[in-house]
Amino acid sequence: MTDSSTTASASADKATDRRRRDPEATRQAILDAAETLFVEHGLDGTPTSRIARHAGVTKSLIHHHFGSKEALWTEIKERHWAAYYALQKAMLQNTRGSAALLEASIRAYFDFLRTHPDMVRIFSWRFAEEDHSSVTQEVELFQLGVERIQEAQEAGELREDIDPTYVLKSFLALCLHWFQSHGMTCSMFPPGDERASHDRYIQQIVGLIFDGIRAPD
Amino acid sequence: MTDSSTTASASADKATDRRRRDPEATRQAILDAAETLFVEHGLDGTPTSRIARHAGVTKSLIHHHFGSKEALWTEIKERHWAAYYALQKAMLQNTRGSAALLEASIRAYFDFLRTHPDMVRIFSWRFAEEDHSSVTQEVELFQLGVERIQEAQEAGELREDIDPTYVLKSFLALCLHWFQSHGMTCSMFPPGDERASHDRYIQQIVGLIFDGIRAPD
DNA sequence: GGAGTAATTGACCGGTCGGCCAGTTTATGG
DNA sequence: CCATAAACTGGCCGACCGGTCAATTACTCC
Repeated sequence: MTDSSTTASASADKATDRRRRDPEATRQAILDAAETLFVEHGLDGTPTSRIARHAGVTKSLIHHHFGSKEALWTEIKERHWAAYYALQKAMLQNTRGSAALLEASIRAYFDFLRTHPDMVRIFSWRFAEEDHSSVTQEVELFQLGVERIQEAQEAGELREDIDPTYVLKSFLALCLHWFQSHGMTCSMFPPGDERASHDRYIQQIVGLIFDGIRAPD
Repeated sequence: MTDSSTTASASADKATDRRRRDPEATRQAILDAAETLFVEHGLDGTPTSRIARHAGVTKSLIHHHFGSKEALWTEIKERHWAAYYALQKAMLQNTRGSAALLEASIRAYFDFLRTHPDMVRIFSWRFAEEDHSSVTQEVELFQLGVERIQEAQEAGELREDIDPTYVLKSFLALCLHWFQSHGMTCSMFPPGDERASHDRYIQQIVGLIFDGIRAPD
């Protein structure tokens, strides 16, 4: 519907310097085009011919550089995941667990999702397709987080009668779900500045999780 | 990969009494087969020919009874949504808001998802495909829930400095995400009875949300 | 029991799919 | 400067896609 371009689109193909060869630029053009289309229509909903057209490249080049359609999709997913993995790992390792660290870590996750909307869409597709790839690394980060929460519990900063596993999972759910459902349910929230809306949400959620919703007696 | 059947599968086709005609049974067989396949592989990943084979029916019959592939998918989604809508609406209307009602409502949602795993998968696909259908009814239920929470706040049972909108959205996120990610992340949790695992989760989450995770000073 | 309606079939359509391949063009490096 | 490899092209393939259609079969109701 929005495919206005016939041969070369205006935005992100590798039209610059058509004569000279630049395999790396070609790779990037394909990756970018594929990401845009995969994220919007999914693996099965995106023909390679469209990716090629959108990237200003022949369909054969996709197979030349990536082998197959699915390998291309996999590479896109891994690219995003690696970025998040590096960020969170740096934050969690070589640190003592505390309530402050937990809050900072959650805010980092929320902010990462806010600034990487494609990552949110990729998560959505992974859920739908039940894609278990890179689950090993996820478990690793998860257990690192659990350890930090346990340390915070032992330090007396957090209640000890709650399984750290669930605490962590809750925060992940609250962040991810906000963005996953944002397009569908934004009509439920007062209109206004989008950024402010996100800030208000994470602020409320952090307060909610730390202190609960029950009125003090 | 798992398509063992050639013409008539063992489980859910309408093979009983092959001679006689039964349009309603045919409709059901198609709906059931389509649900199984759509939920697993999505709309684009499920050819109508496979649905027909799985239902023990000709491909043409799908178009005869449902018009198109997408109309069939839509009907499946609506069938599930209607069931949930009826349940939740009955619970929320003609009731005064209270902390107990909130907890009961959340547990009802959680239990509905637990007993309707296909519904969870449908949500996943809706997120991925950014399907905004039936969002009107969702908003209606949502606002009904918000009103009940406000009543509970006015009754002094819940903190008044938290936007009811976010409270409700949090609970929905915590329930849905648990099942959405369950297949992928169950390795993070101690093995054992599945049912017990669900019970433990909802118990912890309810406690967490109501009282927070901060240690009492 | 016959007319009319709905269920059902299988053949078929144009179009598109992912992938392949033979051949051409450019870069590289000895 | 030429051989070799890599980047790149266009055309092509068989399979399969969702959907249509005319014809056949079974129900229904008068």
